[in-house]
Amino acid sequence: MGVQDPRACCTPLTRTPIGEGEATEVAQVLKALADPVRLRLLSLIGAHDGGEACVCDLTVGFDLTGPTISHHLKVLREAGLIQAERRGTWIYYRIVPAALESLAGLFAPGLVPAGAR
Amino acid sequence: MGVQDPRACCTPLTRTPIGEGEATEVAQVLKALADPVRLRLLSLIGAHDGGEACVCDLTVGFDLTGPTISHHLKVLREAGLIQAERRGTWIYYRIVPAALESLAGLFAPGLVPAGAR
DNA sequence: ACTCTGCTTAGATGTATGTCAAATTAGAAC
DNA sequence: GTTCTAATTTGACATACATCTAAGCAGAGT
Repeated sequence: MGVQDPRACCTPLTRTPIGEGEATEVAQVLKALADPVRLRLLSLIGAHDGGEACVCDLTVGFDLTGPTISHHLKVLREAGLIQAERRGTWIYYRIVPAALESLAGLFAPGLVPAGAR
Repeated sequence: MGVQDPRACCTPLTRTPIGEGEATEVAQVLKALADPVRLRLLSLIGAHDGGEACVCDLTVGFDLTGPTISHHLKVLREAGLIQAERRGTWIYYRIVPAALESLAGLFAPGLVPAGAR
């Protein structure tokens, strides 16, 4: 056989797949989203008037302690999905729209090739 | 205070947030995606000619053993993101386009309210 | 200054997950 | 049937993660 031995099973690449670095970055954001509680929190924040909610709005409706909710909010915040702002006694959270939009754009044209759609 | 005591901090809901059941389902799919190796595998499969790739196409390029790749493929398969088909000696994987499309549709109109965009 | 409330941080614990080596199944070719 | 290769399954292990209790921090009001 020659130098380049194309195995019978293998098909050639038609596009360049996602890089290792980008995959790690995207996975980090997705990992922040991949939890039922955090999905509900994100949805709850977005469902509130003005697109923002205080923590007391978010703790009710969950069978979880305050610290656990706080932990999940921190994960979402560090992933860049939400922002926190203190106003007097209460802290308000709001969604970062750009973060979700970039995720949406990732699946439609990003991963699936035109041929497979 | 009266029967319904709207706390000063809280804002009303303008939309119904995601349900507990749906959140659990979506989180399961996202959890399958939230791994750098699995993201790269999915992208690699989609990048191959015809939108499918055999396992030997997928094991090269990773510093991982065969069983580990096999494990990740199983996770993706059980999440409904890819399909496997045996043809002779080799097993070919292909993306399930509908699964990714439903994810894309989840972020754009699903979570972020119109007011916050 | 003291206290009360809202929220976060720190530490501990049980469970889930990514990885590998070894064993197993499945088909092809002889 | 035997052997060889392709791919998965099993079992073990180390790390990561979700959750709780207890403690700490920050503003508001007295």
